[in-house]
Amino acid sequence: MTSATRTRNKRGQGTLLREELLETASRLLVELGDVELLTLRGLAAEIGISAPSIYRHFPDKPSLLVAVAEVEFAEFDAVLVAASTAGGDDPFERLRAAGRAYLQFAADRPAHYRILFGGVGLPCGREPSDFLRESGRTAFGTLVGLVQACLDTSPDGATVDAFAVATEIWATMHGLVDLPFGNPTFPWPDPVATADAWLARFRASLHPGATADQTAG
Amino acid sequence: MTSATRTRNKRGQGTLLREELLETASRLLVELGDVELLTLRGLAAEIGISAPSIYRHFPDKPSLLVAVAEVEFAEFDAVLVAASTAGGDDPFERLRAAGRAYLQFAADRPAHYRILFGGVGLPCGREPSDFLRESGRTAFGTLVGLVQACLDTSPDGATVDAFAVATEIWATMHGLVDLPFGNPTFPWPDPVATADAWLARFRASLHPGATADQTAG
DNA sequence: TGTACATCAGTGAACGCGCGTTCACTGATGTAC
DNA sequence: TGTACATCAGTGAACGCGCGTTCACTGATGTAC
Repeated sequence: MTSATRTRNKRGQGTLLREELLETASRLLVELGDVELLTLRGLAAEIGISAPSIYRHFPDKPSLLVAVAEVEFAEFDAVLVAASTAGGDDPFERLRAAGRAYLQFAADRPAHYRILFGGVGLPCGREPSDFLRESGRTAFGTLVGLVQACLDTSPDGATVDAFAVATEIWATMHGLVDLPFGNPTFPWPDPVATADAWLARFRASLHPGATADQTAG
Repeated sequence: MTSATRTRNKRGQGTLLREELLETASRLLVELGDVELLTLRGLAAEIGISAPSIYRHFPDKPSLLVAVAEVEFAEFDAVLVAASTAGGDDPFERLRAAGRAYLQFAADRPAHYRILFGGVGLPCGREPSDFLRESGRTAFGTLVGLVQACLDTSPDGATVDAFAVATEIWATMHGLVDLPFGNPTFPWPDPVATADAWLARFRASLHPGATADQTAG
């Protein structure tokens, strides 16, 4: 957070500062752990410029956060895809791997997580940008696809709506991530164990006969 | 929010204003819908006193919010108990009723909900008061009890930890409530339907033979 | 029965703060002629 | 090849705001003697 010295960019290279702003803001969010702690003055000092310089590249603070969120959303989706792919061939294992990646992302970058899913710091706390909305849909679409693959392993799956199940998963994951924020003194169990318990029940609902590999309890 | 006229309390009746502050703050939170919108100035104007008068009864703003939260937590637990009791004799129906009450409470009083479970506005965003912590445990204990009753309906239930299941329920409920806040443009399904889908799977996991009254999908 | 006094509920004015943001500006760099 | 000019990246100082909070105070009310 101490001010660095910095040489001005050449003419035509003005957008370099924009990149630097986005990267530094993203890094500071990780370090600070909370969106509220990121100030334009602090961001400027970290880079070694004056605060008003930011306004050459972003009209206001929420716009900058939206830009950060766009990048982060894309990365979030990439993390999910990578994890599920690394999860192997079994759809349930892939879904489990994606769930763990979700929890890991939130644990590693709480401030980012809260911008993406908590709407913190975004304009008016209401409408995100079109791109941002689209990015969110992409990541959620990834989740729906993983769920659908699970449903396809069973004839019973045809009667279940993958969208509805994905929503339920999202809600559960989000609750596991967000509740400890506001209730730090509660004796939280490992969220991975809770996620596994959910998954075991989901699997059993599609394959009643199979010996339950219950991780629950 | 317009200032009312108010006659000063008699000597020895000083705590009357304290009561009035708590009640008015609670009401304003419902009307405003967001903790951020409640200011000490606004609260004082609503009652018809000056802002500094608040400091005769609370050392600072977070303390006032904690006091509000204590009252609300007790009421939250009461709502849960009342709903589950009204749910009848079947443990699953009681749990379902409590779940609906949870969602209803959050929908009716979003600002209160976010203070209780989101930790919004509370001191340092970290440690709540002992009483507050205890109140939360009481409500959660109610939930654990409801879950345990469900587990007791099946021999399989003995191998499942009610605390873990209650945590999972809490997380899911919280996610259903909190996610739409930050993602208002997402086509959210009815949270009650999602809760029912979860419950159906939970029930099926304990009573595999019974004809699944699946509300899922 | 009066009177000085302590106590109590509540006030008016102002402080201070941290922040996002605005404004008029500077100095280097490329370009037209 | 020089020179006037437009453009561009970035700045220093200050505004304004809304808020929580502090301070010295006022005026009514009960109490001791």
